Amino acid sequence: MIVKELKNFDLAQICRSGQCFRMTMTEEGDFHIIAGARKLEARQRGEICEFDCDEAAFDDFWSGYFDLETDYGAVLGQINPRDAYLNRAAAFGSGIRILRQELWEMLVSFLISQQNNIVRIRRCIENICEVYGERLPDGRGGTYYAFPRPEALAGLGEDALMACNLGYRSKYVVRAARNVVSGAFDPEAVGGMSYPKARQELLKLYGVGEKVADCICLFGLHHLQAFPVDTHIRQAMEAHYKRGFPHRRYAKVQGIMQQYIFYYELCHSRN
DNA sequence: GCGCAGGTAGAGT
DNA sequence: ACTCTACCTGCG
Repeated sequence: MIVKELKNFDLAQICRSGQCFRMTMTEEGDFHIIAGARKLEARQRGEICEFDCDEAAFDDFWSGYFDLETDYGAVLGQINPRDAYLNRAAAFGSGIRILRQELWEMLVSFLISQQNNIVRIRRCIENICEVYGERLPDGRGGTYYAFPRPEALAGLGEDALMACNLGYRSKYVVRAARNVVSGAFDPEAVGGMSYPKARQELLKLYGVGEKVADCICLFGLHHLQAFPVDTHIRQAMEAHYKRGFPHRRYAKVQGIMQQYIFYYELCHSRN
């Protein structure tokens, strides 16, 4: 087990921010995170965080996954003191991190996310994992399912994933898998591209529009310049940034600001 | 019963 | 270039 004291890091906020659909919180306050084929359990009291893994796994993977090497304090300090709304949002979600998730997994996840609610997105993803993902032991007698590899989905009929409740998004996911397997979309190559180039490649995919492309760039490629505009963000922009969001001021970290705003709009009114 | 949920493709002006 | 609409599904 690894114990760390972490600033600007809050597992509950990360969990609720809806960037990882395979992160859950138990009633006892334990977090379960599945990333690709890896699983981690973690918990947090104040700034003290416990991660149930060895040092090698933490240093090699989870530390980067949680974006611990990025200084979020510096990002928060960059916020315009005169922007009361953004300060409120950032204070509310100051423990959010932009997770470094896998491109393929984000591609599928955000294809499924469109015109869908978070509860059902999670269920859809668990469904495809249980049917098409590898079943793995969790090391303590239980099992979990890895995220399906493209090869497991590429041979399916376009409507096959309707059985996993994806609805009309089934064909988007199957076609994406085929494009990866055929090499028409190469995650490795796209991973090496600039934000505009990667975005352009993503937009070629059936079912990927601007919003989904930006979510994939932000969560799957860690392009912090990506600023996904969905219904919540659009509403916030109309209410608080009638003259446009100050992208120039937050150049290269707009995506983090987007998450503060998104999380604030999604969660602050609850409770 | 009906509108909506982290939108997008395709058809129509 | 823009606007309009259909689209799976389940929850309030």
